[in-house]
Amino acid sequence: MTSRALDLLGAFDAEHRSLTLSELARRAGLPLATAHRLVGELHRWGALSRLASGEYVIGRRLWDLGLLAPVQSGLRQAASPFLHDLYGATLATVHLAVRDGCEVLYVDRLAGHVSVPVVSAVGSRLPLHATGVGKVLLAYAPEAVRAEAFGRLTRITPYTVTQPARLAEQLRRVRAEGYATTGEEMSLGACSVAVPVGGDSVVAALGIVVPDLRRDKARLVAALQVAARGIARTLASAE
Amino acid sequence: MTSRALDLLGAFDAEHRSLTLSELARRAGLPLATAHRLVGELHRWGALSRLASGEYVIGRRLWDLGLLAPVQSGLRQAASPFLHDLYGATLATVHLAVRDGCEVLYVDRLAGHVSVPVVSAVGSRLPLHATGVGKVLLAYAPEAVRAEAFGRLTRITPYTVTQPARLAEQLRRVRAEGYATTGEEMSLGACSVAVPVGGDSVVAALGIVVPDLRRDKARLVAALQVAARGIARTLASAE
DNA sequence: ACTTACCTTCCATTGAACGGAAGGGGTGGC
DNA sequence: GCCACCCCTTCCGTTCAATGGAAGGTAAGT
Repeated sequence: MTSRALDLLGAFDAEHRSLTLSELARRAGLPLATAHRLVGELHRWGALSRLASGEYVIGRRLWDLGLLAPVQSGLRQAASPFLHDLYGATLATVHLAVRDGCEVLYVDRLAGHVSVPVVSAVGSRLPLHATGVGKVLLAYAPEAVRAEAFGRLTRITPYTVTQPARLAEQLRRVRAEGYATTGEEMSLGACSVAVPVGGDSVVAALGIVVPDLRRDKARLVAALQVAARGIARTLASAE
Repeated sequence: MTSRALDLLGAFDAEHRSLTLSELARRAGLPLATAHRLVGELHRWGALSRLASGEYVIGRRLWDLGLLAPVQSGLRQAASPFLHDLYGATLATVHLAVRDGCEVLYVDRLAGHVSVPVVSAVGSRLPLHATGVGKVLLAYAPEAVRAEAFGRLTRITPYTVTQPARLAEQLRRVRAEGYATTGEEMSLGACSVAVPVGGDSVVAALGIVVPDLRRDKARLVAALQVAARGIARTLASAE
């Protein structure tokens, strides 16, 4: 059964980037001998590679393949130069994200030498209601998604918005004003602003994280919108 | 056989990012019915996703997995801010690459709005002898690799170095001077400079591509070396 | 209406995956 | 030094699930 091999790959996640054979077998629920053979095949093919310690990690070949996924090819390439502009203009951590079901998926991220404590990493997923890019994506998401997201407004910090009515009001303002903000709703000491990318249909969200927003929100929003428009234009002309 | 499924995944490459079922079957050398079932399994798991047109592409889940690969986690994160500094200082296309067997594997890339025509993309592979980062990696590679690489010095442009003796001499200079250069050896109109990252053992190469090198090579090399040292230091302190 | 090309489903055959068991290596406890 | 523990690797007879040829369905092109 092919799916056995996939289960083995599925045993890896952000907290378990390297696993021994027995851990793999346990996590995938496979007998050791079976895991051994399958892992061997995956290794031979290049899907897994083996550290000096004997532990297995995701291999180069899967990394390559992942880069061919559409999430990345079009959007990331188009966005890349604008993310730099944005970083240059704001010196804040810059995020490019898309919606994947009921979560924010961070597609690209650009951080300077020192940055506000930020939990996101490229490829990581966070709830939609507690981040700037998340609120943007939620504001423009289909009704079904919004309904589901409202069903699980988990509290992350004391400032996380967990009341449906209040979140709904915020989303209305996002649509009206064209940007979303958060204040320490995902992690303490971090505020964020985000704008949608794409006109009629929102394909992504662009956001920055800063320690404080009161000072020059207007300037940041303006910079974000310039970049977002640039990305949208590049995407449209590439199509 | 699990490897059948892997062959199907292997059918995707930079030129074939989306494939129909029959193309997949053909490229993987499998009977259509077999390919159909396997593709179905891969799709259900999330390794493949299906476009509106019916064609298959690499799915999000593989993209996620790829990001867990070690190439990326340590090196890219450590390098990211320095790549950025480097771009700011030179306004050239910046490359971070590692050696994968007998090829250069581009791990990160940072380009401005306009850039010299460059063939590389993140995740792409190029021969070691025709690029700046490649020459650096080759210069510090084990003897066995060098031998193999010398066996296939394919000509890419009229300026590509294809004589083993001449390349050997160049590599000697790379080791002596600490940087490598190319002049239109990979694509016309593009020159490059690159330096090694890491002290005793070279873990990566850092390079930039510019239209012309005669003007301020010294300044570029200096900027590269500052960045490379920064990356190495970050890597070491993270370990 | 005919041709072509692609996708999907079915099902009897068969050979390749399966996993229990046994062997080897390394580490730590006493 | 010896034993206990854990992890990795190899072997091999059984069996059951993958296989792929064939046939049916759909869509587009002439």
